[in-house]
Amino acid sequence: MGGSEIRRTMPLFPIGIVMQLADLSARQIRYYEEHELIAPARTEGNRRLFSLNDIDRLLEIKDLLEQGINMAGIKKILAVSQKEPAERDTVAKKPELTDDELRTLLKKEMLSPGKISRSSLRAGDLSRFFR
Amino acid sequence: MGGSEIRRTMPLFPIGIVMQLADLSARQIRYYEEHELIAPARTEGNRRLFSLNDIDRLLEIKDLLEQGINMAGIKKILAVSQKEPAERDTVAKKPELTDDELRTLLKKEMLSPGKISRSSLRAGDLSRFFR
DNA sequence: ATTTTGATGTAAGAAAACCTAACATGTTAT
DNA sequence: ATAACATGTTAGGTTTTCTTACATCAAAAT
Repeated sequence: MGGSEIRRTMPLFPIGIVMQLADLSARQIRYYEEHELIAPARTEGNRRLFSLNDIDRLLEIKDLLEQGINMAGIKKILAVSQKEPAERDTVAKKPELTDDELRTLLKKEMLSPGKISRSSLRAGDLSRFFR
Repeated sequence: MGGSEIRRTMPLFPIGIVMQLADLSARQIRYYEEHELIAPARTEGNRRLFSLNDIDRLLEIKDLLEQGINMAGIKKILAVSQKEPAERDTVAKKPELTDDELRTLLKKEMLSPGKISRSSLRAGDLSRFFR
């Protein structure tokens, strides 16, 4: 656990800025939250505050969506990519999609034109904006 | 001119976040702007938006203030630290403080207890928050 | 060929966050 | 004692964001 990681999770950006950075509408961002793909922090006054990680995540969501994957599928995929490498193999629990369903999804992705297995995460890493 | 510099100047943070990051009150931040020590961007609706550079600058201001330097002095000092190394020597124009005044200021700084010449810029570099 | 579903747009009303301007307060310097 | 400086506080107004609800449009299912 590399201490300095805390910073990428620091809630910093209001939705207006995130809209610009990720090129998404407020509606889209809130919809993804509604479907539990992201869970931005909130101010005392209930305004959303996004971290750098949140924004990276939104870019991944955007990417996966463009590949024709739906909320459920994206949720599943992000859930895996979220785990620490250690857990990643061990924890294969609580699938909200049956294996059958996931297989169908992935098959669909395979058949989609263009980019194949380049959904290898870090789709649009926000770190390009800094330093 | 290293191209990627653009990003540190990107207006991203509303004043509420900056208050936390720099540990300054809104009043203080606006006061420094009033005295032209910073010039944050504005949204279409006139809300201030600060860049990483702006926040670094605020931390420098805070540091200099704690050393007993006033607005005019800080403005002068930051003006110098702002220049690119190339210009820095060439451009010694339009001092809004006389040389006498500046000398007095710097003498005062020298005599202040504690930290001496550690005002060597990059006082509280914000980059520590990222990566 | 309809009907459903999934993702997004849009509108309305309320509340939070921010804005400027003005006056108040506590130091430090003259 | 007065003046200058940095900051606090209050007031009234505007922008941004919030939730909720309904509308739209394409793709999938029937």
